[in-house]
Amino acid sequence: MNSSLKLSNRDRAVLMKAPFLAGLGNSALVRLMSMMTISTLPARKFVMREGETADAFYCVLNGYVRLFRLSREGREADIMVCAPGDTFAEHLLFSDNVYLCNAQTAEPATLARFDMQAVRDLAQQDPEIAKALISAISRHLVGTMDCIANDRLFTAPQRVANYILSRCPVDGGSASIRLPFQKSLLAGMLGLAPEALSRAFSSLRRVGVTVRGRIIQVGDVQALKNI
Amino acid sequence: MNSSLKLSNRDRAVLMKAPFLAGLGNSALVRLMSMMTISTLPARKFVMREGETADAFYCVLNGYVRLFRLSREGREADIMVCAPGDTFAEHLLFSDNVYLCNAQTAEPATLARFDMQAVRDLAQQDPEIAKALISAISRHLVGTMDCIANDRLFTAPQRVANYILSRCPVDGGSASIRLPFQKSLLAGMLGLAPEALSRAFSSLRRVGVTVRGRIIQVGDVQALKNI
DNA sequence: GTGATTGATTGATCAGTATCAAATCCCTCT
DNA sequence: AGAGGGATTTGATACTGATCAATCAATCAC
Repeated sequence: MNSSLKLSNRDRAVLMKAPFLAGLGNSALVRLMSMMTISTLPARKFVMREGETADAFYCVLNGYVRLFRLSREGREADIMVCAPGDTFAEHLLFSDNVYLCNAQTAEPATLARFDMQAVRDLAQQDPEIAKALISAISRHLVGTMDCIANDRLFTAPQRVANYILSRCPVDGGSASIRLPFQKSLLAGMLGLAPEALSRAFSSLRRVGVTVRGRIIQVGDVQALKNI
Repeated sequence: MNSSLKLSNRDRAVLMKAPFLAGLGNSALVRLMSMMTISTLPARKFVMREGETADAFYCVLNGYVRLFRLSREGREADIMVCAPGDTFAEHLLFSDNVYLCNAQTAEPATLARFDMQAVRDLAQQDPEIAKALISAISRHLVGTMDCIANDRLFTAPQRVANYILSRCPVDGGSASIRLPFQKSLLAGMLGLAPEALSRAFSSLRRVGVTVRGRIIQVGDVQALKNI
């Protein structure tokens, strides 16, 4: 785990566009960024573990981070996958003081680390930062509520179709997208075993979805919506 | 829908102990409560509908409210059930301006209604109120993340056992609890069809769980934990 | 290039839960 | 207390997705 204070230009751009920081004025931004640490992590590295004291939260600058819980027998259930620009664990600022799930990089990743106590203090003084926190946490809540509804309403092929549609340019007749990560990660996001994702893709062939490697081609976006 | 400004003593007590308001100082409390409306609703009454403009959020004072989404074919999926003291839709304050799910009373209920715009203004000025919002939304996020993990890790009998345990006085050898609502509501909360809940209960008989009406008796709390 | 490793697909089987229908229970109202 | 009606349970069946095993594909190291 390589830790530094330096930000690459690309990482800085992601950070500034992150929902959590995007709306902030200059002074708030400077104060937050001055207490921030950058670290570069290898794939499969744990960032936090369920039960540990929650003394920091994070913003993903590059790569993907998987949040998950473990059952007693060691089975894993993904709760959320964080993409560049996403923060995680920031909702523990004013509530629990231990992490409630594990976080692991899905691939080599760069993260910004924010000290809980420091941000807590800032948020108390600066309403702009408080508002940024509310927005970030609200966004997560919307995401998790969506996730519950999707899990409960839709079958595997439908969830996969929804995912594809969510990344498609709006109603082109046909479209082509590239998965930004491994299929096994997508499977976890959708609450599926990798085998089930694979079968879901192949069942979508009959509505014109073709998959080769990470490239997904959609013949007719509109047709996919009716699945 | 009977709407008034008066609060019964019981409802007032619930309101003051609600996580959203509990930590607040007097002036913030007065300002919030002055803009609040109380309404008494019959069972099965819609409080909000997916897609409608989100111009208020609510706090349950009495009864239970079910938040759910509909599929195109009209199937319902519960996302969250709100008990007395819970707020809902407050996370739309600084993000979306339409409701993202439906809310329906599960039985006759009393709700406090807060105007979004008014609270938004208050939250901008008063850091105490902003903090209360962060806490309330965080609490919901924790709940929904728990829900996803539970759905994905555990079978129906395990989820039912978890629910029972969550309402049991901590490690008594035996315990007896009373469901505060209909079983069909519990089924929805756990992402189950009512039949599946029923079968889950009966499969728990072999670990000493007895159900009659709304009364659930647990022979050995510890044994239930190992399911 | 060639083996070695990791990731993805496919097949076979099984467990868990939804669905539909029918019977029964429980609660409320009079 | 008794009747009525909604809620719950039970049974039979079908379906979805998990799991295990084997194969195939792609990537990496040397």
